[in-house]
Amino acid sequence: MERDVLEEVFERIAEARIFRNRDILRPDYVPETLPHREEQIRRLGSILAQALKGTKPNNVFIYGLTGTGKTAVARYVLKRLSVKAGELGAPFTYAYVNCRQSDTAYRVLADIAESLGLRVPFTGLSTAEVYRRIIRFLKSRRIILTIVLDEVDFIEKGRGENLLYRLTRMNGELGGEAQVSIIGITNDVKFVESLEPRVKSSLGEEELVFPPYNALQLEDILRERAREAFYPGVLEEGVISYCAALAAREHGDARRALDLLRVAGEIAERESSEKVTINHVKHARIEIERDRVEEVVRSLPLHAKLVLAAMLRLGGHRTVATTGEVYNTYKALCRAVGVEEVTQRRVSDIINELDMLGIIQARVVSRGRYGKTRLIRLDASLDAVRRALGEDYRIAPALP
DNA sequence: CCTCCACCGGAACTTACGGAGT
DNA sequence: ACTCCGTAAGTTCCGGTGGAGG
Repeated sequence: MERDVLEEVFERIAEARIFRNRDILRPDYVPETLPHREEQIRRLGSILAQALKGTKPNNVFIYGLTGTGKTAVARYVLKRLSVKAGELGAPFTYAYVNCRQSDTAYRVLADIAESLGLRVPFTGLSTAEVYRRIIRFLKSRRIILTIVLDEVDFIEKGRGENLLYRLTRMNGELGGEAQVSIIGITNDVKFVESLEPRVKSSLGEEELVFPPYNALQLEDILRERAREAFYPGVLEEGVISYCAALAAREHGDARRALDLLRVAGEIAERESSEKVTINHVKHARIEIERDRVEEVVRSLPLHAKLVLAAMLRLGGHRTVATTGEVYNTYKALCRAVGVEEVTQRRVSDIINELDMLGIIQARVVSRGRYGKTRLIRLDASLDAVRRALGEDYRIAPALP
């Protein structure tokens, strides 16, 4: 009699002695200590501490590349501050908004309302109505509110600026009955320059810069977390410095380093290995990228998938195609699967979107007599893209 | 130096849809 | 029931534009 497969898996994972607490390595975990960010913590803390005295803290602008601890520091300081405010009976709250997820004025306001405990539907109300409700709530409670706008540069252009402007002068409308301060976080330095002067000066009353971590600092961070996350002795010699080195190569991204370490641990656990090895980290790197690509491609709208399928049909990795070529094969593909094609203008936007997602690379070039176009190349793993596309029954039959 | 290709990319507008308030 | 709202995807219209070839 064959042994029960599932039983085997259960036992293997349950017996694995790798992770003591895996969640500590997750990107949204806010640790007790943030090594190498003491100065930023002190500065942000001293700015926001005004709230304890009942006055509005200055607005703050935070910049630094991804994974340099901006969000973690902001969250950490605000968490500690609200505890302290609670002890002192100061009327302080904060709202955290991720503008990548909530990239319209409506959703930003909805998130703020949500953090205040107001229930708002995710559609149906007008933006102005949500704004009004927030104002009314703040007035009734005489609160000092700090709004964190993480990844502000993702707010829609144009109308978004309007939102920022309104938020910065919310205090006028509150008439001193409540006060609002804003923390803007971004990794795009150019964004700040592109802001209207009045918004820029108001938002940037204080500025905080987060430099990238170097490899040694990343090691400190990893070591600190690994101590809690793993059982003692499961990390093979050099694993941490290897993760740190890989992440340091990518502009010192701590999130990346933590991801590598976590996934390496998960792989080790699956293999019921007793140790996490450098080899596991190497596999982790591949797996992370593959998962990312598959996830992104899977959740793409139909025509974006068809454009990708056209790229596959045009050839593998090294082939470059122009917008025109891609559009033509895309059209042929549409006919083959019986879908109405969209305009070239739309496909042009789709190409940009795919580029932004890092699935393809597209750069505009001018070829003189032969016009101006974009040269497009598949950037992600061909396998991963193919597999994810294959899951869509509508286009699977037309895949090469 | 000018032309003119093969597109780029901004802006305003549609359509279809799910949902709220009254 | 009726009107208003936001979002996502797409369309229509159209003014650019870098540089090879004349």
